[in-house]
Amino acid sequence: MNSPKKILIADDEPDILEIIQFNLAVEGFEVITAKNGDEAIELAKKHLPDLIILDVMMPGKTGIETCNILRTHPALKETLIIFLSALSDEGTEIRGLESGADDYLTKPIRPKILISKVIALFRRLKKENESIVKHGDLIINKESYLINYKGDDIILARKEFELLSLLASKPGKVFLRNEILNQVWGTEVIVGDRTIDVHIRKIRQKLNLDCITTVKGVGYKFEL
Amino acid sequence: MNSPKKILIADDEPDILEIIQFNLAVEGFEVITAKNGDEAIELAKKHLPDLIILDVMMPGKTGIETCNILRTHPALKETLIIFLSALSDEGTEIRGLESGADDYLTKPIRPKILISKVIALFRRLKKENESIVKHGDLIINKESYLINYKGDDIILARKEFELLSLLASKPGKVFLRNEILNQVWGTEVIVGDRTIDVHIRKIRQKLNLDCITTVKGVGYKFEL
DNA sequence: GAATGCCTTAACAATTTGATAATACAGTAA
DNA sequence: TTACTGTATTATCAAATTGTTAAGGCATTC
Repeated sequence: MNSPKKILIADDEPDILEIIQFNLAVEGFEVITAKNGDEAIELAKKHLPDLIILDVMMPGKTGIETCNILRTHPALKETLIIFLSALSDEGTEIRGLESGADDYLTKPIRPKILISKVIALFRRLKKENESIVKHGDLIINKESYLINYKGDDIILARKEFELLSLLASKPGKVFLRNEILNQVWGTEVIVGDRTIDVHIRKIRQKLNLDCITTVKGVGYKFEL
Repeated sequence: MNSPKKILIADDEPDILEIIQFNLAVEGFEVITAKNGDEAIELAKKHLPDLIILDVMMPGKTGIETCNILRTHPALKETLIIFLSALSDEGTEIRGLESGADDYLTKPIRPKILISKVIALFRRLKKENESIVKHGDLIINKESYLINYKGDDIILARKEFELLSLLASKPGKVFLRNEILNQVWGTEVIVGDRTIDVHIRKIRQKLNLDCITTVKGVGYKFEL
């Protein structure tokens, strides 16, 4: 995973907030909490979470109103939203889903089920995000085969791209020349050691960025 | 909407089957029913529904077992699946979601909620199947098989159209030649590599617009 | 049945990419 | 310093990939 998923929870009941926060935190999520709709909107704009969990019944703005406002912000248009409600009132649930929520849970909250749903929702989105890797100003997009550094697109040839992708997939790790050959060139083809050097050089040249370090007698590693 | 969505329902209780069928049919869905898991699998393979609703507790194969089998078929990998269960047993629900379901409803079924959930799920997928796609001055209408660029209609042959539609369905994504062959030509037919090039060339020629980029050794992508 | 248009393929040209060798350079140990 | 080891750089050639054109088969339409 690239970075931990951010989840924003809004509920006016501190107990519930805490229970959910704890359970999600245990699973490795980064959790942000809000006590009401307005605070949720503010924090959502600030942190741009991956998922927002909204209690329907809150003082001030209801969860549904909050949801509608959140959806008006471009950056939050695609954000996942789950409603929580003590009501098993059909009308509310339907209005919730119609206002663009992705799921709806009724209280009492069963933590394991909540987590399952959260994971299930993220799974749907996973494929899209796993193809993009960011390191500082450097963005590697495996889907479009593009490197972007500080806003500029850089075009690498296939082997160059695959080599950089490999190194960047584990920043700090030193890849032995053998590992590189196996991963990038495959076990079938046999090429000389100089070939790697040449490709490394081309990457350094094109990126014009000191991000590949030579570890003499061992291999190469990607850093910062 | 392009064509009515097909929904397959599997439940051993005729009453429930009928209630759900009626309610979904009223909403304009095309409904197929199955009395057990085996029948569901058979009908799913035959009709390739957009959504499958599975009762968890059925004689013979359970809904979860059925789901697992369904997921092994390539054409059903991405199909939406909802579980129904009388149990409010956490373990079952979690296993259901883990086996790749998209939602889980507990009986008694409240038809309006079921419909809301169904519509909510389809909404998530809608964009992908949208029949009219716009990118700048370029409009692709899958329904009428028409391309319009800056107000002028452009006529593409079927393969050309399908190829362009595919590429434009995910701007920026590089489609591998294999992907293109599978999506446009299908897995049955085998055609040479030049065939793709020739169609790409014709599209570029007819559109007279630099929107398809070659990524050598990888594939093609649509951009701006 | 003729005409038309679409799809595919073959053949060749153009281009890009990849691999190698030769040479220069850097670091280290004797 | 010298010898040695390993890497960087460059130019060059070979190989792989794609672009282009033309031609034939096939299906559809008139």
